[in-house]
This record gives sequence, structure tokens and C-alpha cells, in this order.
Amino acid sequence: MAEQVNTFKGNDIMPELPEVETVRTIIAPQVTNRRIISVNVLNGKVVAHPTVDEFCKRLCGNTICSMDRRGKFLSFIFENGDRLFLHLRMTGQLLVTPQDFPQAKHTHLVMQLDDGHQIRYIDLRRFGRFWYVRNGEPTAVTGVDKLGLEPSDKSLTAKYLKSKLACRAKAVKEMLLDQTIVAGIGNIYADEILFATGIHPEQKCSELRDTDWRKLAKAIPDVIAWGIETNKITPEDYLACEGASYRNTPLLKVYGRGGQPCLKCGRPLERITVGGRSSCFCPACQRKRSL
DNA sequence: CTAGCTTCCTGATAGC
DNA sequence: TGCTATCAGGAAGCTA
Repeated sequence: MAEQVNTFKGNDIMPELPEVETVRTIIAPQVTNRRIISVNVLNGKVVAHPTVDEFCKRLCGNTICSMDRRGKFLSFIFENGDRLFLHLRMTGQLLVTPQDFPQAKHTHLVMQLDDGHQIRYIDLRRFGRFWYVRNGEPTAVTGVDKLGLEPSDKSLTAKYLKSKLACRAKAVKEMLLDQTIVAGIGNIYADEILFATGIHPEQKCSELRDTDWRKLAKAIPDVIAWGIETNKITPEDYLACEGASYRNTPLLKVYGRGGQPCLKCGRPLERITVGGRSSCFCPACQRKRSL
């Protein structure tokens, strides 16, 4: 039995694009056409813009039209065109609960809806943030303006990736985590995408060949779409686990499997650190090429 | 401009 | 048992 190298600290959380999309599809139908009648900010740290007082004032009375997602950002769109942006970062959880539902530890923000339900924000590490942006007000304050292409964007081609990155000495894994190139990939799906392409996480962008760029341009949308598909959960199960256990962890091929056999060749997967992030890969299927 | 370091935060775990 | 140190991670904010 191979040694288990990873520790899985907080692995039930850490939302990336597929998980954020799951949250949106679960939450949106429960809040659409609901009016926010009051807001309780239990920890002002999670409100990034504007001040907590202004934030609460602007939210109250608004009716939610729809929910959107861009990269790992969620947003609530209101009837008046205002928007509430949210980034879950590492450990943020968004729930719609009956108002008498037991309040979880680390609940930082509660919005009371007009149908007796509440939207609750829970975040163990408090890295997540909310931004309230008025209709017509620039969204630059949130950071969404800096995001690169969505993985599903048809403009995400080998040519796009190569033109943006081929001159850079950065490791390909760091490129995948750069939200200004492609939005929504985190540490887990970066490892899965690299395994799918057979590229070593430390391979420099400047060393990649045209076939590599083509493989990446295909694997990025494919792996993210697979993540969205496999993360499906019912609203009941989502609430029962308090929005924490809808991840496809058992299905991941490399992430968190350091020391375990590669699903393609059986050799033990390795775990290294790339750009300060733990990375799992197969040393046989993802050989590092020298020039 | 980029690279590299630090910060934020808590809880699990290791070591004494 | 109980203490302290270490580590995980997304993204911003620094410095050089």
C-alpha cells in the first residue's frame, strides 16, 4: 500500500468554478423574485464594498432577479440593476435556509427574505468577500474586470493561450492558476487539467509546443465541464451538508492522491510544490521535457 | 512590467 | 494532558 502523502486539510471546501456553478444552480431558484427585507452583518470583515452601513442600506428592499457567475465570483442581480458580488475564496459557504434553521458556527452575514427564508454566508477562514455595486457603478472594485476568458468561451483556443503565455518563463501550472488568463481554475482542477494533457506542472510556458497548447485548449473546457457535471447535488442534500460536501473528490484522478497509483499507468503519483501550491502528478504520464 | 514574498484566518496535526 | 509550531489555500498588496 503506497504512502498517502496528502493530508486533505479542508478538502471538503475550496470552491473552484464547478463548485461555484453548483452553488449558483442550487441557490438561484430559491431566491429568484424574493425581496430582501433585512440584513444582519455579524462580521463586517466580509463586506469589502462599500461600508457595512451603506451595504446594508442598499441591500434592504431589493428584489433578486437572477444569479450570475463569472470565474469564481457569484453575483445576485437585482430588479433595479444593482448587483451583489461574492467570492467564496477558500472556505465560503452560501446557504438558503428556513429562518429557524440552526445557525452554523462562522456565520458572518444573514439576509432575511420575504418568504421566511434566509440567505446565509458561512466562512471558517473569513477570506470570502461581498461587494455591492450600484447600477452603472464601475465593477473594478470587485476584481471581476481583470478576469480572463471563461473556460467555456469559444475564444479559448491554442492560439489565445500561446499568444498570451508562450514568451513567459512561468511554470504551466502557475499559468492555469492565473485568473487573468482563464478564470475559475483553482489548485484542484489545475492538477486534473495537467494530468489530462500529460504535461508536467513545472514545465515552463516558454517550453510548450503547439501540441501542448492544443491539448490545454481542449482539456481546460473539458475538465471544467466534467467538474460541473459530476458536482451535481439536490437542494435537499446541499442544505443537509450545509453546502460543504458537494465536491467530486472521490472522482478526481490526481489531486489529493499523492503516493497512490496513477489511474493510467499504476505508478505512484508524486506530490511537489509549484509556485507555493501543492501539486500532484504522475511522473511517468507527465514527464518533464528539457529543451 | 514581473517575480517573489507576506498577509489574511482557522483548525487539524505533529512534536515535545 | 496541554502547550506551541506548522501548514493549507485564493488573491491582493507589498517590495525590489
